[in-house]
Amino acid sequence: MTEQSDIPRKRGRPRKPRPADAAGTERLPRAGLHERAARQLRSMIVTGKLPGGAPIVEAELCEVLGISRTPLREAVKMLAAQGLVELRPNRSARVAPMDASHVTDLFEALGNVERIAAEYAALRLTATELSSLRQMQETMERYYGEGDLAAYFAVNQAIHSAILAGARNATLVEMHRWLFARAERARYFALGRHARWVESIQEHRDILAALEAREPETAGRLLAAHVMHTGTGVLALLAASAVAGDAA
Amino acid sequence: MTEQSDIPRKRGRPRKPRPADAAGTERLPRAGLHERAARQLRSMIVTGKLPGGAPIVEAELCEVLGISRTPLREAVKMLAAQGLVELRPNRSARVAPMDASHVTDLFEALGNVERIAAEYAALRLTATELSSLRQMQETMERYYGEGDLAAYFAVNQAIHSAILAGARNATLVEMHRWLFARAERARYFALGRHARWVESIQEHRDILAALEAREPETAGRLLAAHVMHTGTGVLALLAASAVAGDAA
DNA sequence: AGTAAATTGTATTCAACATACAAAAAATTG
DNA sequence: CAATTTTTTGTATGTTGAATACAATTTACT
Repeated sequence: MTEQSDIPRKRGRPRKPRPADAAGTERLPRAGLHERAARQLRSMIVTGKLPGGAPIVEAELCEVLGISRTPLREAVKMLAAQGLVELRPNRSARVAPMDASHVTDLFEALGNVERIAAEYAALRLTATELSSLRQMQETMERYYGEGDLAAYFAVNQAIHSAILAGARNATLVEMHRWLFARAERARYFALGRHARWVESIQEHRDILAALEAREPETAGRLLAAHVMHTGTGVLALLAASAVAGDAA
Repeated sequence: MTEQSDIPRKRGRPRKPRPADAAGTERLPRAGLHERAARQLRSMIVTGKLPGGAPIVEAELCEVLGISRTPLREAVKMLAAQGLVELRPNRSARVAPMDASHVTDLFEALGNVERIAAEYAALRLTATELSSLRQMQETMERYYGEGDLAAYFAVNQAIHSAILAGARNATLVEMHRWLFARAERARYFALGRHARWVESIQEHRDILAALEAREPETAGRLLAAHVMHTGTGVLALLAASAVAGDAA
């Protein structure tokens, strides 16, 4: 029995004399090295700087990131648990390859996760959140009209996140993030190329309408279809560029 | 100032010249230590040996598992990425606590993932797999009749896995494993206590029937409900035992 | 093949940080 | 004003964070 005192007394040294907090440039000095390494690595993978199938040589990346092998290793293990890299015993870990079947599976799963979310969101979104969504939709359409790709994408992503949040299920959100990290990498391919925006905008309109009408099934079905459309687009592009770089 | 070469210190690993596969049940000598450590840790967490909220003191666990801190640390990072433990900067990592809202979310998500799987499985399962499922069902019912708890559970789990596999989507399977690890822990509570087996058996029968009839919606709906029933059972038990051990 | 180089796996060491305990200074009260 | 309580400060200790050294394995080279 480890009985502890019921009364939380103020103990120990109250506060450090505040080491001036290193004002300015440092935002997150409280983040561990492995955390930062993981972020940077993920970014490298998503942007294709580390292409699918590329070996992760520890010494090399240590040089690049300016850290030692220990935190890098931990970061790699985390990314492996997230499915972004593959570890093989006694061999270099590799960036998880993006073959066709993988992409198919991924977007099928992602689409259905968003379907679930939309179904719950249609029932659980507040009126305030709905109007916020509508505003996002308008913003997105404006950016579309202006041809601002980056802004369009950002708002698009925000809308999807808002729907997920509206489902009121933290686990679902986690799951979505988990899949999204991988999908983002695939989507990075299709960044400027597929001009499917017109349809995409219309799909978003329909989804929003279904949410506002509180029709779970419709909203879910439409959102799933929307995501899978994106998937097939990426897939086509992947097949087109599969002629060149390929590592079995 | 890392220079200190007067005295030749013992570095490297003079301690365990031959671990000789230390603890008895060794299955995969080809697996790295971090891999095994992760497995053992997960097992400890699932079985409640490391209860929710318990601090993970590295030195302690190193002693227990007979390894050094480096692989243990890697294992902890992996489990953290899987959501089984929480890391806090410069503090002991903790086993992820199991509060009510967490359990609710978890089983809601898990139920819906299985719903998706069942929908696809109803369309994609082969006749062979279906008959295999039916055989499992009969086996499970037999174990139920004999009161063999462990065997019943094992077959039950196998059925769920078979349905997932029948969906023909590797990502979905991964996602399921991801959630299942956590659900298993929650389920471990309810192991001998809730005698909901009768209903559970019947639910399984209905699900199987829907799969055989190739009715995706029905199969999905039933399976989701089945999983969520389990969830509410666990939830009730959790609430009942929340009176005792609680750490804010 | 066989041997050497490179790379991963693991253990240990050192440093940074946080907490707990103890002591001293300040404030309050008889 | 002395005694006690409260607040602050100092120090010790344990734990995590990160880097390096050594061992084992794989890959490259001839």
